Amino acid sequence: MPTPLNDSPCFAVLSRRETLPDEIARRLADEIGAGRPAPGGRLPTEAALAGSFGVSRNVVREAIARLKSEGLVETRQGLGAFVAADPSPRAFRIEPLGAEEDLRHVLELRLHVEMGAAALAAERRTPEQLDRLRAALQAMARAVETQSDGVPADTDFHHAIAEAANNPYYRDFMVFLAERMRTSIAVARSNSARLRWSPLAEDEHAAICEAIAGRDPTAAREAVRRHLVSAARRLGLALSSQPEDAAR
Amino acid sequence: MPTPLNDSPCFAVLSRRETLPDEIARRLADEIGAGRPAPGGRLPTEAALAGSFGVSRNVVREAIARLKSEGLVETRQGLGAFVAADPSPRAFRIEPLGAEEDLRHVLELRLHVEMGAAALAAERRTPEQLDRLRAALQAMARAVETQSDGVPADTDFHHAIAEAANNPYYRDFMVFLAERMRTSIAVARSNSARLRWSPLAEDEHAAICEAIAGRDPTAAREAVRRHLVSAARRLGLALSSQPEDAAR
DNA sequence: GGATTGTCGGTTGTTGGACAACCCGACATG
DNA sequence: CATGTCGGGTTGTCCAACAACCGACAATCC
Repeated sequence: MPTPLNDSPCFAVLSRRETLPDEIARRLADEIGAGRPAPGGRLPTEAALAGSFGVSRNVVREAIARLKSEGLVETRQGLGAFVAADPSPRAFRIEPLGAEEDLRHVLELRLHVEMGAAALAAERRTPEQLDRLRAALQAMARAVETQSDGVPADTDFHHAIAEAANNPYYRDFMVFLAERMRTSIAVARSNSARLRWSPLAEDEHAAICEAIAGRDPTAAREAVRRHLVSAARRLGLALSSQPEDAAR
Repeated sequence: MPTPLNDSPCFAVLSRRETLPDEIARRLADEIGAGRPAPGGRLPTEAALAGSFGVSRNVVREAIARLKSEGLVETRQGLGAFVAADPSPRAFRIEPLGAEEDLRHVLELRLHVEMGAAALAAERRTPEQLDRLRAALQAMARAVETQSDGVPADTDFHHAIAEAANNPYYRDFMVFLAERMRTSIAVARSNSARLRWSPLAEDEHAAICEAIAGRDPTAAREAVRRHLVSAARRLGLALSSQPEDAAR
């Protein structure tokens, strides 16, 4: 681990200067968001933008390419670059989570999504999907026995739920959220969670599996809720989620 | 409004040839996904890639820039381009929806997300947020009276719910999904939905508002479910969603 | 010897110029 | 009127060069 020269704390580590195409893409996106060139309207030519920004055409091209890949603009060779008819972003981004506040919010979103997925899985699972769920459950049990790493089996369990919901978007979004959180947690407390991998989750997982096996959506929702809330607590995060029947 | 020449329906609109940086970015992403350069490992230099692909360095740079913005690779000047320590995508993408199948799946995801948001809003809304919700409700009523366009007020209503959940990620994702669906629907049946804007939704919206006002998460969930299911039916989409108490 | 500093090769960041591919409108031609 | 041709303008691609930066090694100094 290279120690950043923090010996003399009066010199703050200077953050990487924003790269040129980054800045230009950002400013163009701001303009478009403000509706400056109306949707469908044409942007200035690359040469004009380059001149106006005082940079080379390649830089402008890189910026436009990024906007293009985000679906904000479309270019047609020989004609120009146009603001997309519907300049709504094609992607939902989650930047690396820093504050615990953010982590808690994302976890909350994930909680609800996984609850929904489990309910769908309980309704629509095929026998094969149930088999995969049970296989992941057994793999986790083995991991606890042999003191080995249980994380792969755990993620496989969650993926199996996502798969059993039989909705590709649901599945992709669950995988995305899980992945995004996994990395943030791994960065925050490096591997400490993996060490004290707790067999407490065993019962929670089993309850989810049973509810899905028994085709009981409500029970599946509640089982996932309990599982993720205690998982969060094991990570030191307090999630304010009431059982759904509390209001009755 | 340029009418896309659909006079002769036998000629399908031919899609734009995949651009060079697109293809290279895709192939690089595939390689990385297969773990070819291990996470943290270095990619070949831009010059080498340019030579190997038989293209210019600019094209390779554009491709790498895209991967960089997706969080798959990181570049450091003077050092090279590296596969990100965790090459998980930073963004969840939804391409323009073509098949009705896709639209139904996305709508299902949105249904569950909005149900969760409504439940959260019922628990956590502030008085100001409730005011905004009621204002949107009244705006919709006015729109029905004056036969004017009710869509802006409707989206504002949904945004108000998203805001009242008091979770920025939840809010952003809801807005993203709504926006994404709106465009797809607009493309599919151009503005026909806007014309027969139905005052039937009035009661459904009011029910949601009341549940959130009364701090009843369960009722809020159910009200949103009813609203989105009938909204889908009005669009000709059959959504298989049971009331959550059905299993009891 | 050990620490600091200068130098060098390699890589990305940026620039400028050039040409090809393409679109559109205007014009000529029959 | 239909068609072909041309020219201007724009994006797509290529090339060559320099600047900024990094790592490693040699040179220097104590």
